[in-house]
Amino acid sequence: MEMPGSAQLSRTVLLRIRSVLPALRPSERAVADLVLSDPSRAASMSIGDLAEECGTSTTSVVRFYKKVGYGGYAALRLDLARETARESAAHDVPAEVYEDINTADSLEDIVSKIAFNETMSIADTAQVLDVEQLARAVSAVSGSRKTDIFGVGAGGLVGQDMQQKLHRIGLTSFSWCDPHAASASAALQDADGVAVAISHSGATLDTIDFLKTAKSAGATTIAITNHADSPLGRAAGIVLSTAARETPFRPGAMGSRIAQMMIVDCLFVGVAQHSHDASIAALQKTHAAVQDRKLWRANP
Amino acid sequence: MEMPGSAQLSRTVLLRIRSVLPALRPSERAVADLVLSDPSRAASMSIGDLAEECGTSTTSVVRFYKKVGYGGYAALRLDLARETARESAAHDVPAEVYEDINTADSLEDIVSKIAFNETMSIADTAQVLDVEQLARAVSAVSGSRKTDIFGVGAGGLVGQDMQQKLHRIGLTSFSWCDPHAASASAALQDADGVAVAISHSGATLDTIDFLKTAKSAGATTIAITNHADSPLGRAAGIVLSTAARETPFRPGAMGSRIAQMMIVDCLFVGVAQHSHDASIAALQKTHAAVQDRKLWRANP
DNA sequence: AGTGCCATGAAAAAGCCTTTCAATGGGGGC
DNA sequence: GCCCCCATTGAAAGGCTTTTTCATGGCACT
Repeated sequence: MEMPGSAQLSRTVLLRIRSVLPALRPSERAVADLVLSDPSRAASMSIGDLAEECGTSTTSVVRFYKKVGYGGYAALRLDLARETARESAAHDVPAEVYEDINTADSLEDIVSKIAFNETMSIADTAQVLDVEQLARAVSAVSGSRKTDIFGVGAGGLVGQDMQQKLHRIGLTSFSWCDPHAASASAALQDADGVAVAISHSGATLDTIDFLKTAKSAGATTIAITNHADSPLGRAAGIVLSTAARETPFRPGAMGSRIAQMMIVDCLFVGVAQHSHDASIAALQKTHAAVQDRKLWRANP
Repeated sequence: MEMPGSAQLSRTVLLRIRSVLPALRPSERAVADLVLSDPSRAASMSIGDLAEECGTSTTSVVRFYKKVGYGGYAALRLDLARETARESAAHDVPAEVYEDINTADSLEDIVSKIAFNETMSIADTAQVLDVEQLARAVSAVSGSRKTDIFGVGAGGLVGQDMQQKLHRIGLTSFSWCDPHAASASAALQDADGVAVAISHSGATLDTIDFLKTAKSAGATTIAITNHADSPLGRAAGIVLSTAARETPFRPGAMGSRIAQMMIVDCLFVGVAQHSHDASIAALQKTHAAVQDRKLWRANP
């Protein structure tokens, strides 16, 4: 586990904690819950007090912050303080938007809560996105002979979106709906190919199978997931992490899907830029082909 | 000397330090100078390091913070961290994000530009969205016997997303890819049905045909478009406008797609809330069905 | 039942913060 | 000039916090 200085981390303490939640043991999880529920207070507690309040030992608190990526308790404390100071500084955001959507909400409330949630998912994801990993993903996809993409549910749509985009700049890619077809295509991969697996949880069996099959076949593997520590994340050569804020009322996983799309957009623009001339030419062709189906010309 | 909780103090650490400057002995003064010149760094130093860097002893540092009004070194550290976080939070958004993406951009630039563009598309759309129209759309879809959805390209994916969501709460809906199939289904609509057309430009012929066909058949028609004045917008009974910021380099129409999805999310949550009990039950069933395909349980 | 692994906390070790106390040195009174 | 006093300072001891080590108990798999 890396030991980053708190400078880069400070804005993402809470996000990081959220992202490692699944990898935490129950006693560590208790610590995480308390920290997430009141980061400001947690910052002002000693490691002993924190442990006691969570009904666990200082050892578990240590294990907790190590997993989150900190080398010492002081560093975590400082970042918690910084983060909460920042949040409270942004007091122009109405408090209610943090809450979950409920039956009493008016449509106005719903709109602002959704807008807030999705906005934060994008902002947070941009924050935590590892540019190094993105760069590797960009060059892998750019040089790929064939790119297989697989995700189920909402992830499947994101996959289709990616496939559409890559197709428009002349790259060969496939977005599979059927897990068996996906794995079959993955099995035919080789060192020149890329496999992209999309899963919020990182725990979907079909998606993991797909990625592992592609890996055995020698392909470069990319995972887009909220949980870098998940089975999917661990299996992938390159991990692009989202940082979606999921609310309890989360049908369709709105935040995660938006975050995934945002990552796909970044990846795509990176790839398009990587091979700029060819991409522009291809885009112009596809654009022209679509214009024939239009009544009038929209936009500047 | 009083021992104030850091809550009241936190916003004024630096001011307080300045105000006690005259009362400080030379060695304490050295500490104060260093803290004032770089509070953020001071916050991350241990009392020993701080003393050493000032060419003095830890004792003097203790005397310093006592005079400033702190009961312990940890409290000072936290307030310094909070204070500097607040200051840096203000000037955070780099100006370049407004610009278009170009070949000279680094991946970091691309990520922030995309994040900014998508964030603004959501915020603007939330602003522009006519809640009155949304309310009409919600009740139309809630009471619909069958909902036909059609969009091409990126709009098609948004349509699929909507179909998936409605399906999960037990509503009958269809997302068509093929324009002829879409129009065929639209022709079979009646007054109890709804047709949703998704098009950024509002000028796509196939989409307009689809909506008009549904209208003739008596269905309630909803358009999701960036241009309420477009042929599609004028043809529709209910218009939900997006406010996407399209950049010139706009392959895949990233902003418009995000904005469309955001509208679909609002519409969906509105519909789900409208028939809350039934929706929750349906969602729980679909959620349970999906859990079987997971290795481990992510998140709360 | 036996075996091995994992999660956990107790306790030792290390480190950091706080307090005590003695040394230093400068100034004023004798 | 000499001595005393006191302000200032840091060394070191003491105490508390953090970190590491290691033993225990439970659980799953044989």
